[in-house]
Amino acid sequence: MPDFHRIAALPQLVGQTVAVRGWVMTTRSSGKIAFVALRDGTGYLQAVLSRQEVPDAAWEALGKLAQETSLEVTGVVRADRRAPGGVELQASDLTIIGPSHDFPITPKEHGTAFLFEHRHLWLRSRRQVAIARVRHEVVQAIRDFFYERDFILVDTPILTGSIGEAAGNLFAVEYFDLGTAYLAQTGQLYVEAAAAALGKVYCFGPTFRAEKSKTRRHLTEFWMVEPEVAWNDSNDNMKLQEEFVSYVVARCLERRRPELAELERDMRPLEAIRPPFPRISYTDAVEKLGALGSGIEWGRDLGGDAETLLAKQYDRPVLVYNYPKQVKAFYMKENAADPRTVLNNDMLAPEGYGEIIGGSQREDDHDKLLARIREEKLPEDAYSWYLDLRKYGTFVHSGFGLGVERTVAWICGIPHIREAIAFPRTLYKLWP
RNA sequence: UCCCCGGUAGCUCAGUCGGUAGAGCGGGUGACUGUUAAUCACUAGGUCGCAGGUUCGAGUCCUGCCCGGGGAGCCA
Repeated sequence: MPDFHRIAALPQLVGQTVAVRGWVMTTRSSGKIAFVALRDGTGYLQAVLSRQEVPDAAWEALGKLAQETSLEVTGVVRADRRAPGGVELQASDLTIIGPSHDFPITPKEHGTAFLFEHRHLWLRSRRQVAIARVRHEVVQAIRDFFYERDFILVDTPILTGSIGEAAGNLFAVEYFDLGTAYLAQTGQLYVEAAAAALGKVYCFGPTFRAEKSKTRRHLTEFWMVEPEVAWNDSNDNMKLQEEFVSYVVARCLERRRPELAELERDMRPLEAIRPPFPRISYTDAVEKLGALGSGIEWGRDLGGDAETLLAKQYDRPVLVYNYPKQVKAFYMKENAADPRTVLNNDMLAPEGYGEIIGGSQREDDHDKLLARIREEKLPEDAYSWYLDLRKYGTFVHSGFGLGVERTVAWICGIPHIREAIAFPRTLYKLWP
């Protein structure tokens, strides 16, 4: 029995007899010679069967190889210029493990609605495999970045009683005798508490928004990483963001070039992603957008079109800082130099991918924070623990949240955020 | 919640002026010893989203509904 190997290992095994297990992508036959294209998750391989060199049973099995049949092929690894990938398997035997019939996703075009109805099977396609691998790299790079900088991971609750930013748009669930609980839309308030314990912390997990958003940039369930740093002001915060995003992009370029190539991602724009990133204040951005012909009046949040237009002016992500207080969350620190604004920033990805980061310095003055909670008519009791952080040794601190799927979509150059997660949850998608 | 677009074979779509339902791919059968989404021949496959209306006659025109997509708002 030859040893079983993954396809990715075969270039190092030229001349050896090996067994490979995988799934059929396509078959081609010319009567007495046949080609089976298969995949195993690590790579793609062409097996070559010659009528006179395989047992009758293997040749008969060939006729039953529909798309996505699982099988084991044994044979000699051979370098051949004609083979996709440089090596192929000259088969000596072939065994069907699990038959397959009428696989719904054929090697032709499909619409996105159909593909998402078959998401559990669509994951097997080359493109989706490449995206999954890039996402994995992004997630690993995020963890490594913070580990290398001595951040401590703090897992924040998904079920919460108090609410995050604004009321509404939360998923509610029954919680025993304690009434209604909500699925977290941010871990930020909790990492603020943890920052006073551990200094540099982050949380990384799923987050939930019950917004009825139907756009290519929105999911109801998505992954977000939220660092929070004691003694960082807003400028420190922006510096951390540009180093962080540059690190993640560089890692993908370093380790996932084959996947990005598979996705036909133009990697040149990604090569330009290194600190420092351009910075522009909200007020200057409004002026600039006016000059560019997009009439945004001061005091209103930047819309999607305005964000895209602004981001197009730069070859790397742009940091837009100090937004008007009234369009931002209650916990953001008032800007002493211009109290109409707060010390926050968004990061807009290039190439029209929009906001990938939202961050701010937090209001550390107890009375000002309480006043803002009252202004927003938030339930004061629910925030008493949050106010405690300002009562017992308040401290300057800042943090941000980065949306994983938006970041993956940008790095992969894919048009739709829904392809950036294995099983997307949207307004109309709870299945599969 | 609002605006725009769509729904015809398993999939992607065409269907003219209202006049017998079409193509490619996929499936099936067969041919072929180096294919790269192989090629070639033959073949099966339809509740035209649902309901009603106009008409001699509706995939096509009208009304209502259902489902989906994109965008706005909101955000990562």
